[in-house]
Amino acid sequence: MGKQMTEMLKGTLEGIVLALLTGNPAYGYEITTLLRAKGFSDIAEGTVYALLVRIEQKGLVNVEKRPSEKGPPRKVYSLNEQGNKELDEFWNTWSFLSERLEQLRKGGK
Amino acid sequence: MGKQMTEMLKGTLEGIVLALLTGNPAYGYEITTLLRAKGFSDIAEGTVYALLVRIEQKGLVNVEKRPSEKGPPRKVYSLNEQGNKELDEFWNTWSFLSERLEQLRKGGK
DNA sequence: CCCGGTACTTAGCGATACTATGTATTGGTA
DNA sequence: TACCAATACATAGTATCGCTAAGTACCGGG
Repeated sequence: MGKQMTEMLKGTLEGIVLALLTGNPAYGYEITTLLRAKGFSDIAEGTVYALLVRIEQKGLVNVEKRPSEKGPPRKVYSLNEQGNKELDEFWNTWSFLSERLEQLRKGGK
Repeated sequence: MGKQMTEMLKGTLEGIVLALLTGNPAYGYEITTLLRAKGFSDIAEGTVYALLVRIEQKGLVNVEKRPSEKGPPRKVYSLNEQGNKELDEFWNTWSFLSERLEQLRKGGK
């Protein structure tokens, strides 16, 4: 991943993960592979796990432990009401930024 | 500015400033007020100046000192070739991220 | 003579993604 | 049996970046 992308992911990666979780409970390893499949090919595993710890501590998700057939038990995260609210705010912030940038790209001085 | 916006600006603010400078040399104070006029109402002055120091040290801009009628001399920044290259990469990175996020927003699981 | 506007600088802080490494479990295979 | 890859999670340390806060410097008007 380029350094630019690393910096640009700050703030957005959390939103991306929250968006992935809407109506789609998932566990860490799963989320990591999902992100990679979606083109974020170099997201570090550790980054995802740390992020999950954060959003859990912020109370944005509910966690459930489930046994796995192929390894240690999974921690399945599902978005709760507060998480949905945070996601809404995320999209608002994103829209704002996105609109300004598109204007800039079109040379909107 | 919300905390989300603060995080989301990381990486993009530099691109925004580079974009503002294309064909439009400007000095720090001017850039700050420009940003505020464009909706980034709470960008801290210190943030802009620190960013300008950074892009100068990275060699993305040329600097020229010009006297001002109303205060200390201005440092006028203009994009050089390397700055243009960086800006191009910025738009690439931005496009990538933007596209993935729009897909996510539309429920593109 | 001070105060507001102009203009720039910088030390310290908080948040976030990355690096690197480690632990634990299961199944396949040499 | 011994080993290894894949699965699954955890975390200490680092770098970067925007923000806070405070300061310096110059000018004109009330």
